[in-house]
Amino acid sequence: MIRKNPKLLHYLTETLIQEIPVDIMVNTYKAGAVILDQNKRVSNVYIIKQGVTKCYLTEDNGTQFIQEFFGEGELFGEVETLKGGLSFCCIEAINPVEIIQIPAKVFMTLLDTDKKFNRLILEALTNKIQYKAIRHAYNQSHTIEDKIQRLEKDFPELFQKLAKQDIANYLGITPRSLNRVLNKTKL
Amino acid sequence: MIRKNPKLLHYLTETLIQEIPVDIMVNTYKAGAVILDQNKRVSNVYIIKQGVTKCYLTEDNGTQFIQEFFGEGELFGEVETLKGGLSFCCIEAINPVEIIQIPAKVFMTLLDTDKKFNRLILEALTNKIQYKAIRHAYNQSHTIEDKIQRLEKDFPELFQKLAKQDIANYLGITPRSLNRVLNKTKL
DNA sequence: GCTCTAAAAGGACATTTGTCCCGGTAAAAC
DNA sequence: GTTTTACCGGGACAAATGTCCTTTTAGAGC
Repeated sequence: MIRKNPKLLHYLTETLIQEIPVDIMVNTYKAGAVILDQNKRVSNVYIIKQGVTKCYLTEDNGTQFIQEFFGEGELFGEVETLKGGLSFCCIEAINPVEIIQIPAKVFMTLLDTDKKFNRLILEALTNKIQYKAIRHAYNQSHTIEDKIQRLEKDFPELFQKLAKQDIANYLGITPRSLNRVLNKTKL
Repeated sequence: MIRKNPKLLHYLTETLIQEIPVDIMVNTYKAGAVILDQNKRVSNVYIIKQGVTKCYLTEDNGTQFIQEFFGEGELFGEVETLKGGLSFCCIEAINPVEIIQIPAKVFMTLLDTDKKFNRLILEALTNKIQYKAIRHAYNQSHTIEDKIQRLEKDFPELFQKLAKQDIANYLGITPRSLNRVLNKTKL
């Protein structure tokens, strides 16, 4: 649900930024701001220092599908930087966020020169692969009711922290269906 | 659909195997063989040299969801090796396959010592992230009909090469629904 | 050629989910 | 205080999908 990566954030703030302060900067965005848009060139890698963003993809038919919510330490822009090519999803602040920004070039150099950094990135990537695999499989083979229950268990403040529309977009359903199932469950 | 990674395969067979022939071996499996099972310890990283496998995940309710079909050059076991922990999906040969097998330890050493190899793996991982993201979003926001048409476009030999049950498991639907939509389309 | 088995096909019905739309509520504007 | 606007919830119906089950087909093995 809200993905985090404290180890990566810790390494960046405690070790890296001390050594190479140049070029690595921290930006802030207010709620609702689009930090990275779909189909744009990407020239930085970003790591969230504080706050929560949503990462979503807009389909040709207009629906938005939320891949994940990103919290502290989560990184994005790394896929585009490594593969080249345009961004394939949009990152938007849900509340005020603080973000560490590393120029693509610096990121690539770090990968080559800093073994610890390299390893942290490898682990971050494999994490994404794993949770994506598990989530997709779960999504395709369980009812909406199951999905909601699971979400609420993992993340009890769900309905306090997130808009219903966002929850629906995360589950890949309409708000109408979400409401219906919620009513059925509460009875 | 059938994922490949010719660059990685090429590097392994043309360059790497020459230099470090020890420990890296090629195995063969016949159709239907389980190469890597779910929830097992993983002590090798595998790269497909020839043939096609399916990579699927079995849910608690018994349904199988196929993540991808893997063709030449595709690797697996790398996520478990990097993260530690048990395998989260099952790899099964669809036709006779030939597979290069690298012991986990050797894989980790290569990542540290061989820059080119490291980069190829980083790219392989980001590829997986990207296609998983796009596929999940597409799956959640399009009808079965759309999904089938798209599949057939990407992979015209679909129904010749794969069992209907596998196609259904890849799409996250039942064979019944698959048939129904196929009939509707053909009329 | 015959038998056995596994895969494929599709009918009938139940359930789930989406679509469309209307009425209520609450905050903002005047 | 009244009007306006936007959001939210939910009713009614339609469409999509799953479930269960029976029949058909196609091969493999003998």
